[in-house]
Amino acid sequence: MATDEVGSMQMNGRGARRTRAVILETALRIASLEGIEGLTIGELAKAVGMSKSGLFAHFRGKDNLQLSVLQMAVDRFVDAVLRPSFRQPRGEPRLRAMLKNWVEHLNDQSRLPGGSVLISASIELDDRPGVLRDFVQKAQKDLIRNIEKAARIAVEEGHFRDDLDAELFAWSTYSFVLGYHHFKRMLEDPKAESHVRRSFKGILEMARAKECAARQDGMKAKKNGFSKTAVKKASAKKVGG
Amino acid sequence: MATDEVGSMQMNGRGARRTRAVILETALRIASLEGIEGLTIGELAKAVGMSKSGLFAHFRGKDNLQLSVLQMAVDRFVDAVLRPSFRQPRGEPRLRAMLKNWVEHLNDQSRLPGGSVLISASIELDDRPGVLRDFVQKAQKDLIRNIEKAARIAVEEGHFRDDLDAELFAWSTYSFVLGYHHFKRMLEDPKAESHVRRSFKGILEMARAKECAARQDGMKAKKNGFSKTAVKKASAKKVGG
DNA sequence: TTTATAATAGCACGATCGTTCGTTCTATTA
DNA sequence: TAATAGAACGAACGATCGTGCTATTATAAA
Repeated sequence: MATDEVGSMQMNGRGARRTRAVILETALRIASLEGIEGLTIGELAKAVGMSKSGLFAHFRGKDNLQLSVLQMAVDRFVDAVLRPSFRQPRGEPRLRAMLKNWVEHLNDQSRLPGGSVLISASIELDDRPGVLRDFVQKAQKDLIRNIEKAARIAVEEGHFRDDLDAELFAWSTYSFVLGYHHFKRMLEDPKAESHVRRSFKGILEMARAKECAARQDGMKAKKNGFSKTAVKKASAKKVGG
Repeated sequence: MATDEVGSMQMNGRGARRTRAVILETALRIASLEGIEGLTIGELAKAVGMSKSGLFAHFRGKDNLQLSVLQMAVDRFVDAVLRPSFRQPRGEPRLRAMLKNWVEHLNDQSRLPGGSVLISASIELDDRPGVLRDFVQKAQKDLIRNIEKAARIAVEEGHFRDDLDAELFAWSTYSFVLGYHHFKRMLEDPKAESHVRRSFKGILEMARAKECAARQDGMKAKKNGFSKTAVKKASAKKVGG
């Protein structure tokens, strides 16, 4: 496949770090397509243009390679989704930014041609105890706690109702993300993005409402995200907008 | 490592079908744990107590074995979730039965020790074109269309509001199922089942409401599934009620 | 009891897996 | 210029993968 990414040129000193970065970059792309367990040293070496053994020397074993790839996936996620959102005002704006960045991150075909490595790793590893599973589990728990915290801040700020169950809010949010990933990739549903945006809109309204989502917003009930007539508007409007 | 499921006893004629059934039973269990791609003929043969080649002869190739396993998973799902629900009255009761059966089916550890084969297969196969992917995709689309149809019937029967977007309803439902699967298995969240039941309750109320879910039901807003104070009641009440 | 057939076992194949080893090449340092 | 350390290579290891071929066994039909 794509040979000569490193080529035959020799590297030394700081060049080793560069090589490692190139390897991980390619590894992340392959893991996105084949899964973290489907990532193979031979295939990776071929894709990166070096020998198996030369590549292997950069990591002390396959576990280490996989762990490095997962760590890179987490870093990418934090950089693309979480960090930018923390530059937004506390509360609902920050939460909306997170959701917006999240969808856009999942849409980034150039970096994740085969979908999120962390989501697929979750399913591959959920029955395989070990370092990898622990890592992914911790990463996901941290993420969910981030959503929860953002929701709680939105309550503090008065954006959300004060009896909001932040845990359930985070749970629903993450479920919708999984749904988006699944409907888009496996089911190839062209409406997937519209659906996830409308779902986000729905739980945001629900969280905002003191009594009734539709009324609080001055909207009619049929616009609360579950009606057919709201489709046109919803698909045009961005979640984070 | 459970040897001697077939043992050394020889089988004949109709016994062959029986052997095939035993093989598939074991294969389904392994595929639940290791994934449909992680299912290996050698491991399966050992688990079932026969030789690789002897087992192999029952299927003309690994594709065929995998396909048979997936077909069995679909049949099981239909038997456990869909078929019983069609014995319920049209509309919302039938829909509630589907959701209830679905959760209970996912909880069936004896049959699915490693979670749903179809869900994990979705992620394994979403980038691997071929017969297997086509099969899983079709199975899932059929299922989702079943939910949609049940929702539309509930509209016809007057249980749900007439402007309900059945597609989005089915989308949300399936997303919550994925969320449940994920939170329960990977994140080991003890509240996963409570969350999925409350989420189902929420979208059912949303779908039922003509104007505002909380009002229509004569309930206060803080009981619409997103408030902390509703937790105790919700966890005690079953989805299918 | 003999015969035909279906079911299983035994064995070996080519490929690929992760991993190890010794070697070569290069750049830096003494 | 000589010595050293780092990076990559090629070859090979034992295992296991899916898959054929052939022989053996057990059952069903004669």
